Amino acid sequence: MKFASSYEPGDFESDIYAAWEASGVFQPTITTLPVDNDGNGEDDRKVVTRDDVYSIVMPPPNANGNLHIGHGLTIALEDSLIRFHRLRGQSAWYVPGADHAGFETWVVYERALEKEGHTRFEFDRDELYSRVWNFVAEQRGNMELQVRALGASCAWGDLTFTLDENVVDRVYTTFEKMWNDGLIYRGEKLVNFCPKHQTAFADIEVEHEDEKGSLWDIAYTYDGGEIVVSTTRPETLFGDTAVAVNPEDKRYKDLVGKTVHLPLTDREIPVITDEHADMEYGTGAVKITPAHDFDDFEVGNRHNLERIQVIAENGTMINVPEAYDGLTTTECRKKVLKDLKEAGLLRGEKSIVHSVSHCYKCGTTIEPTLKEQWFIDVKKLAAEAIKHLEAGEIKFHPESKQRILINYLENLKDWNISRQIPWGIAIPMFKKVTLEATAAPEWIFDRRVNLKEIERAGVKYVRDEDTFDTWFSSSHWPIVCTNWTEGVFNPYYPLDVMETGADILFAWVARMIMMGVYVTGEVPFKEVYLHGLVLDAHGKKMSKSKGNVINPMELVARYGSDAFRLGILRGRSAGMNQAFSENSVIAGRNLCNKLWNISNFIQTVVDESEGDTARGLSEVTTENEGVSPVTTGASDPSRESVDSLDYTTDHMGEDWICRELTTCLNDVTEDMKNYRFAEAVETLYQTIWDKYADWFIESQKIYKNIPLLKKTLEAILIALHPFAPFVTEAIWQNLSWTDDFIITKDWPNDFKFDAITAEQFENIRTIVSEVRATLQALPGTNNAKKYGLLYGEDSLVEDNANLIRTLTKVPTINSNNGQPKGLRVPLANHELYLDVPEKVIKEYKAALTEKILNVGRELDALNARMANPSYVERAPEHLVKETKELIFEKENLIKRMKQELELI
RNA sequence: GGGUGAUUAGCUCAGUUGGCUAGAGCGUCUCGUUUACACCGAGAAGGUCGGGGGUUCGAGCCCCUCAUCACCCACCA
Repeated sequence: MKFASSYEPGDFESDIYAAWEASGVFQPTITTLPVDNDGNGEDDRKVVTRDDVYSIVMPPPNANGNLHIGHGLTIALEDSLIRFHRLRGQSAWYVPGADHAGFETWVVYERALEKEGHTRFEFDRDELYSRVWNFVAEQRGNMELQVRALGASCAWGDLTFTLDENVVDRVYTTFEKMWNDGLIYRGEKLVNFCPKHQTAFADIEVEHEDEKGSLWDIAYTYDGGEIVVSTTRPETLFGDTAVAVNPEDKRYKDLVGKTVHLPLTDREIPVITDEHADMEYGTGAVKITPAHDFDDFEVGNRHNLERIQVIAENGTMINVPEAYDGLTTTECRKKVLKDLKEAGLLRGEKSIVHSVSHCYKCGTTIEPTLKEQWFIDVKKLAAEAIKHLEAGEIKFHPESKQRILINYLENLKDWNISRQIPWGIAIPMFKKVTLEATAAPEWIFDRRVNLKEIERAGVKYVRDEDTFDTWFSSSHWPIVCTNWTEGVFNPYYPLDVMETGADILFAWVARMIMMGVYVTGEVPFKEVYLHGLVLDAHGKKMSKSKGNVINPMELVARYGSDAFRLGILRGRSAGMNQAFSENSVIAGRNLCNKLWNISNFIQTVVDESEGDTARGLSEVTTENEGVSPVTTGASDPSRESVDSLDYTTDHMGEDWICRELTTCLNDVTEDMKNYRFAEAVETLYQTIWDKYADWFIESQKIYKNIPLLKKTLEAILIALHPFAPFVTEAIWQNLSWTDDFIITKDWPNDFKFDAITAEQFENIRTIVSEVRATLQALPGTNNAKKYGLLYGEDSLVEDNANLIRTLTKVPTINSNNGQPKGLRVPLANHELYLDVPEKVIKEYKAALTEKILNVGRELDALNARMANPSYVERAPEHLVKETKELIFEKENLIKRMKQELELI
């Protein structure tokens, strides 16, 4: 087959993906359902061990959106893992997903609705639900196409949508279990409420930001005096039901138990003592508004205070004197301040910086609002999760996250799981409306959420209109994606690893662990790998408002999917936020191009050799049989292709590349086992470029060891495949001697080599590099063409004269017949001269002097080390020996160069 | 207020139990159309590893301290 002349990823990526998908290679080879091929009534899969399978699930991208660069990183990481383990022979299962993304999608949809001039209040929940369903269905294919473009080798047939029936079923089953276990309760609590989106949030969904604000001092009067309280929210004073002072505070001792007048009203409120009041802060007295402040709510509970709601869910004032009724909070604050001032009760105002909560989506200030909601009592769940975490059942990357997570779980507050948005999984709870049925429970669990009203035992109930927090359902993700079923053997659960963003450690990972343990009794995954944020080129967070968002699809279009994957993995480590570098993508593209050309070259060489009729082929075969070849331990007959190519190492450089590839393959394997993606890519990059192409391929321009070229090329293609799947597969398909798909091949075995010969090639490399450097340092241009090489008594050079000539590009290389002549190349252990005229040598003098000085400095440092008796005494023996050898070599080199200098 | 991470070449980053003569990519400079590749080849310049102290034969790595930046958590009215 003919190679295209250059690497054009756009020409083959989508075709390759389509071919993979059609052939079923993404599906795991071991099924999720019991199989009984031998008919003995036993599930055959039970002989499967953990080592035979490998499973991960995709954090479901928003079904309605486009992928952002974080998804690009996610897929690059996960797909390299799954492909690596597939190549290692495991039954690899990568389950793709799509997220209904309750609130996120709802915001997008509501905006679209508003554009059409409608509001959510014109429709009931069921209507809205089906409208959003259609909206999402229209868009969903988009996301999936992008996942494909990134090369994700996931099992599409198993795609899980977060609103799929089995997901909803599982969520209801868990909820029912929790309800029966008494872990679910209905509570009137302060919740984080966004007045714009009209829904409550979990604590985790609220963003805190430091803001400038004012702190006002207001006088609450009583007969014979006043007590001054400080507040940032004067408009909430109508909801005050007490003033609190610290129990230790002597200043207010006499006031405690009495009442003070609440300004602008006709109410009297008590003065109480509570630890919450900080004597150091302001006047030490604080107004208590249990219905609108989280702290005050707690204080109110301790003292049994009334909760007066004065701000409605739409952000306007209620239950306040007529003059303020219906005002927005902002308007009300202005009026209250004005009225207080007029009444002579405003005692002061100062600027402060305080932390304010915002809706993470629209930025609106969160209004703590009194609401009846469903809560999960998390104490037991968290405690169980902590137990498993402390037992070390989950390994974290980076490690530090384990402790952080445990700490979070130890302080976790009850979890509000109700959301007032129609787009989500309906909460399967019904409230009693037949009030006279006093014996019947207030709330009942029932799965018939398609009905607004149900009847049970003659009692009528109406559906709760709220939906679940998305994290409640997505905490089941490993369970639902692997089809975990109670009492049924499932080799894929727990997952091998959960790979996701470090930013959702609390929101998602923590909850998956709690839910996994609660539902299955086991942790849902064995390891957690958390990636950091992809920042822009300058290390700033990407955001639409800043306009610094990088679209992964644009990069794929420009450089290819492989280049994107290689680029985004480069220089990245677990948990770290890292700047995105387009240069790394370019480097990735360059590597793909390099590999393409290496392959093109080898194919050409193979064609030439095999085109030589049958004679050429049979010669190769005979040779292999005759010389008791160094083979690759091809003992496993199931291994095909790669190991069926036996090879011998006959020429200088061949043992060396075998040694280098062996090291490389081992390093990459180790790196992948330790989730060191960047290092794995780096190792491959260096091996392919600096070793394979620059030295092995170059030296093979003389020898052309066809079986070895084939075998080594296959190995580097397979080793790179997890990271650059498209180009490696495209090359594989183009090569004349390969078959099947590279994606299903086996990870290469170690290469056999002769260690001494391999090491000898290092000497050749040193010689060649030094000759090249000397040629460049000489005055004039094109020196490599001008001057020949002469060698003295040196068997290594003599034996490899042709190789050295080819690699240095010098025109000739000959023995000097015992007559030193020309410029001696600065090498400690080899006698080699550049046949340069005297005049040129003289001009080289300065460069040589500089070199002597440099080596001299190195030598001084080494000598200083040896001069320290403690070093010789206490450092490991091999280091001391190494230092001695280095000193010997440097001294030798300096001696040579000084002699040379004298001659000049 | 508590916590975490970062600070290494012009830029983006490696550097895994201390042995380093500190590396890579991109960029820069010099030379080179050598039949795989100019998305290339050869060579080179460029860093007192944020500051200060300590432990050690030896510190980019360990300890203390300071500074700067980023992020997370927390109820400061």
